[in-house]
Amino acid sequence: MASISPAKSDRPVPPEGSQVHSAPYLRIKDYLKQGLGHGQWAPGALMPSESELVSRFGVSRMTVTRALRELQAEGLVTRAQGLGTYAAHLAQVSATLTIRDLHEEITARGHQHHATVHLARSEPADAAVAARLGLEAGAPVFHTLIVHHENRLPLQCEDRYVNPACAPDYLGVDFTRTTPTHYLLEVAPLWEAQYSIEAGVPSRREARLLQISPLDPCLIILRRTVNRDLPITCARLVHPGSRYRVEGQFKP
Amino acid sequence: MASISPAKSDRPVPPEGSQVHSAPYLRIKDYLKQGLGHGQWAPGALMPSESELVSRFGVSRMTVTRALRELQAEGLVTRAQGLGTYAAHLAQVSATLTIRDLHEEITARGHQHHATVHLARSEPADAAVAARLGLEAGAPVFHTLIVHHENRLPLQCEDRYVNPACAPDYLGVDFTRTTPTHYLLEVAPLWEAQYSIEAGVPSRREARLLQISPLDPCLIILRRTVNRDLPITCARLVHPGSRYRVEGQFKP
DNA sequence: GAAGTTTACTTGACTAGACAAGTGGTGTCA
DNA sequence: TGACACCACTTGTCTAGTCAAGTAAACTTC
Repeated sequence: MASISPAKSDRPVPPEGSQVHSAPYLRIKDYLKQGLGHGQWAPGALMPSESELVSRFGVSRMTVTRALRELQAEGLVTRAQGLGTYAAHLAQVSATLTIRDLHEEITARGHQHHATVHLARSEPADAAVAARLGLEAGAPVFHTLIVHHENRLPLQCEDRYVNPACAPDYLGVDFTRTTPTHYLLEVAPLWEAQYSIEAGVPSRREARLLQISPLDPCLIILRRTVNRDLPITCARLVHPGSRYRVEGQFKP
Repeated sequence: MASISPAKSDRPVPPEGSQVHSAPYLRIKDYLKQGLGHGQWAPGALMPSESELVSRFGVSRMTVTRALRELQAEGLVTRAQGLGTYAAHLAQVSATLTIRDLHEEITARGHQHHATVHLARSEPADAAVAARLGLEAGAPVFHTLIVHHENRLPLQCEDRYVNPACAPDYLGVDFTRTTPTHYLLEVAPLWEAQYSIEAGVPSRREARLLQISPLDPCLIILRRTVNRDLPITCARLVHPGSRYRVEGQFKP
């Protein structure tokens, strides 16, 4: 009762034989994850309460809370005040795919990236572009058309419109050195993006720039980026189907 | 110094005029998020230390720590022991795309889903399939070929191989009622998946089942699912490019 | 000047409590 | 029987401290 330093009396003694070195909150997470993996708690089943885990692991409640909160953030459990912690229905978990900046992706493979700029100008927005950028038809927008190469082979045709209000100096950037994505991230740091990935055929100009036939299937990514309700840019990224794929992994 | 109830003395007094109702850790997160959005801290810049935030918001350090840890989990900041908290380089942030279970996706649109089973049998694995499932060539594997329809229009051709050790009753499932994904989630609850999305043309059989031309571009998803180092299933999902797209959004 | 030591500051992890609020069962009273 | 109060249990959030470990700059010593 008189001890001022509460943590020192029993900490140096390793409790039992498993995972002595890792932090207690990680041991608790591992324990629960293993139980979920082995089917100890079926989806929807009630899992141990915080106080049960406190007494089982001999830690304070904050430590147990942290482990459970992280499992909740990872989507493995759901929690409800007054009820308890339940094993999540994993069927509702949606898988995630990662899309990286193309320049990084190519250099990470140890290959050489270079870009050719085929268009970089200000032009009046037509109706479709104006609607997607939240401008009026005829208002000036920046328009770039850039082809990205990996080891001299065309890999992506990037047709992009940019809202001048968000990046007034956009046309002054040397896009053979910086990708538009990278520059826009510096100018407008925090954004949301909507993606759509589909298969289709390239336009005639895109086919010519990518050195493929107009009948070759292409992976087409449409991306629209918004910064606090202000649209920044919309882009159409066309990749030859034979040379590019999007890869990712999902880890619950 | 003599107070036993430390939290009660000043809590009921709302501190200042903004967001009085929300929890302190959320107010701190909002403050930092807004600063990041407004460019107050450029990518890589040093952000306020925990003790600075403690004195600025008048809360305890655990509260500040929680806010910062969640921002770190969201990828908005990076933290280093001994150094401090830094605004993240968002160029390194990878966007995430969600892929949902097809049955859910269709019914969520209010449309009707039905599936036709064209193949469901056990067969000896050829070399390629055996390698992907971690089996020996010639070992028996389950093979299903299912076409999923949205409002009677073929939307996906699902060619799937399943490791019998993981789901011995797989062939007994009625796949006109349950999707393989949904069933496998119940049998093997915790897994990792690797995805690859590409554009290509269908095989002749796939074109016939999807009622499209063999030259029509298709969105092809290859998926391999692993449960604790034990491969469960690998699937090839072929979608007509004109009828299907993968959508998602990225929100930092 | 080079090498080691000290010190200040940072994050990482934890403790032992506290109060609030939501849920569901039990007991009481009209 | 029905309405209501009460209680046990759960998660949600917070406090005020602790020790540990990593970094970098200042300081001391040779």
